[in-house]
Amino acid sequence: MPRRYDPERRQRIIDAAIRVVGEKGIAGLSHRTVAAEAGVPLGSTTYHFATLDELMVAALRQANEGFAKAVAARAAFQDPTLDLADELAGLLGEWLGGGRGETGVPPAEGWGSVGAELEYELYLAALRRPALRPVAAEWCQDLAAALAERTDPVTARALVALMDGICLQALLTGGEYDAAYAREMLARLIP
Amino acid sequence: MPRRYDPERRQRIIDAAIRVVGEKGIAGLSHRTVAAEAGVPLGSTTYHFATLDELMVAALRQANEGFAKAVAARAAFQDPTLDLADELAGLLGEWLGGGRGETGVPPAEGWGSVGAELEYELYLAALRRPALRPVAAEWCQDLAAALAERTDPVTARALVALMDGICLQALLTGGEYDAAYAREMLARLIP
Amino acid sequence: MPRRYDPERRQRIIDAAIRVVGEKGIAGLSHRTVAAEAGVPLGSTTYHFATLDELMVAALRQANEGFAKAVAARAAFQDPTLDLADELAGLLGEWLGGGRGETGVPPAEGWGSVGAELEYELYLAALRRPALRPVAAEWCQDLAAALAERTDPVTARALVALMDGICLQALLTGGEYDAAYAREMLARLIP
Amino acid sequence: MPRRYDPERRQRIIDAAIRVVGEKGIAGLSHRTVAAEAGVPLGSTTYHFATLDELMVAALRQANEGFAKAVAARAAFQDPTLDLADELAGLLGEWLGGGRGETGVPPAEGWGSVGAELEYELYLAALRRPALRPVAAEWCQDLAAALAERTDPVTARALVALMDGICLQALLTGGEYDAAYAREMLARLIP
DNA sequence: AATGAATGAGCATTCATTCAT
DNA sequence: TATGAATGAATGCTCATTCAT
Repeated sequence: MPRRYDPERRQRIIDAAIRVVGEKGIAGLSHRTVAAEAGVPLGSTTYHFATLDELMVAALRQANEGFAKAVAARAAFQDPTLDLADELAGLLGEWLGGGRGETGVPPAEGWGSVGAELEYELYLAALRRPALRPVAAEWCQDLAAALAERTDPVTARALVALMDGICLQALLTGGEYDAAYAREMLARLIP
Repeated sequence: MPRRYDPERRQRIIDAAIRVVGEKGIAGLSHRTVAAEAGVPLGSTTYHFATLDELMVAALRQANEGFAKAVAARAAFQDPTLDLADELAGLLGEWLGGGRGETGVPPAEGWGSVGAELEYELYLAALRRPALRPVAAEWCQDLAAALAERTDPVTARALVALMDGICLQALLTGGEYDAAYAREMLARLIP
Repeated sequence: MPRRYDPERRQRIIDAAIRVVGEKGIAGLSHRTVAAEAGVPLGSTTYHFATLDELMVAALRQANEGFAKAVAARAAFQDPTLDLADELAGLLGEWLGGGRGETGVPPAEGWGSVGAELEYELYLAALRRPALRPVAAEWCQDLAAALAERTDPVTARALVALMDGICLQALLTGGEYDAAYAREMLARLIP
Repeated sequence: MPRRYDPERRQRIIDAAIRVVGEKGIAGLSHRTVAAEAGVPLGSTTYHFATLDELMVAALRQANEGFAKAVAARAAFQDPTLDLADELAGLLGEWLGGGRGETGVPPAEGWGSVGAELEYELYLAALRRPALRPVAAEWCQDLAAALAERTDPVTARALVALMDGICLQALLTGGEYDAAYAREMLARLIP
């Protein structure tokens, strides 16, 4: 096999890692699965990312950035005439819609096929892997910072927490997301 | 070596599994680690729990029960003169205090040395392991049911969601738990 | 492939490990090479010896025992009329004769195809692997104890040291062992 | 990054290799570990030393030279009024003192921070690596030549052998170095 | 002259699970 | 009923070496 010069390879490995996490979860992420998904030799993944932690951080940080951009681009965060709770409830719906593959619903545009599950994979992994904690923290903070443009920072933090909790329960109980309920409770938090 | 009849063995295996998850996370749970922790032969763990999923469900259901009992026993849920938000914020503090261990503070009595991290491992692992979903769902429902004695069921559900979100963020960002903030936001949810 | 019940397997793995060390040195000892040599699956070697250190200790200790028996059986150690230095010089010759394969000389009877090189492999490995130190120490002590039946313990120790040094130099400089030189120098040590 | 002309680089790589062997043993010597220790790119090590054997030979020959110089500089080898056995026993003590490191005693001046362990790694590795044999042989011969200035060549060779054996046993058994014992036995060898 | 990238082979180890006893 | 033995697959990771630039 020819030794190809492939300057994009590092990026392709990251992209493959994101797809693998999306499909099989972080538990399914291994040098081998990523190499197969990216179509590169095994050694290539360990060359570019000496440890799995490194690869996970790179992949999840990139996913974070895509997510943050998509969120920030939503009109609601610029337009004060829109109802914030309403917008957030809608955001959650979109987010959850992009989630578990078995819904048959294609992921919403702009999420880069990254739904709510990826976030929770990140949370789960960060619980035991200190290397991922900063990435998890960024995830929260980026979203809170975006929300803080429409409310105070402390409330923004709580909104993120409630959104997290609602999401988690929706994912765990099978996905029946109740937008009206979410809207109502988010609204209560906003002073 | 005599093969003793050991009716406690099944229980000892479950207890060992809880300790293992608490110390090393779900990723560290294997027939081998549990057998070593319980001091029983490897074959014994596969005999009593044919698959790891079975063992995880048993272990985590038991952890749930211990938690539920401890929660239900709190006076606040029977005594309407106590401030609910205050009590819940206190509950979170206790729970998180039993957590990551580096605080040096021994876990609160009654948690069965099971802290918040263990429960979130459960929650989050359930995302990818259907076998755990019902156990995770029970967790939410039991707590919500307890809270519903002091408020309406829908609010109770949201309180659980917010508590989940606050907990998760505290665990992941390594930040201090801010009881006053939790109290304030929980109070906003209560109509 | 049928799962055979093979109660001798552990021993066969040890024997294979000794052959591997003899042929390729300790650097060539791996779970894989041993499994191939023993004709057992890879997993079998790790089942019986969880770590390579364990396997190395078992293999080298067994080699030690074979060596010690062979040495102790030599008449010289019981018969005070024989010249000790002479006997030891002869022992070294035999020992070195069993050594490096390229001599074409078949290993002396009784060494179990274990020559001087194996001893030095052991020394080399023990230098960096604490787990092997006790085995290396036993090697020295067993020989010294045998010699101590014909002289005092301190002299015995020095005889072993000189034998070691002579051996080492013979192996390193290509094997021209000079028995007369060895005899003379060993004799000088005996008071 | 500018590609500086760096005439010292080859030397820096050799120095790094010596440090690596000293710290992790020959088994820990790889192009990668050396590159990291020397602070040079991986490709640089393979450029200057096409194979690991080349690097090992260069590194260990340099270690030899440092040792030989230090030994030759000792007064004892020129001053016939000093007791040779006594001096050699002292030399061994110094050498071993620079060794395993857990003594807390800093290596004696003049050894180039190369202790006895490094040299024995060389000796013993040469058993299986023909490329190292000449270097190991030089070691013996240089020391024997220095000793031959105070005694006959054959005795000198035996003194080196005994010193080797004593050293080896001290390193392997972890026992204390007994200078009086060494002195006595070395003295017995001197006619 | 110098080096970052690449890669296939190999490593020790862990594992869930099966099965003979 | 229990369990020690067995095993194939997989894991993260290191490596010497080659090669295009």
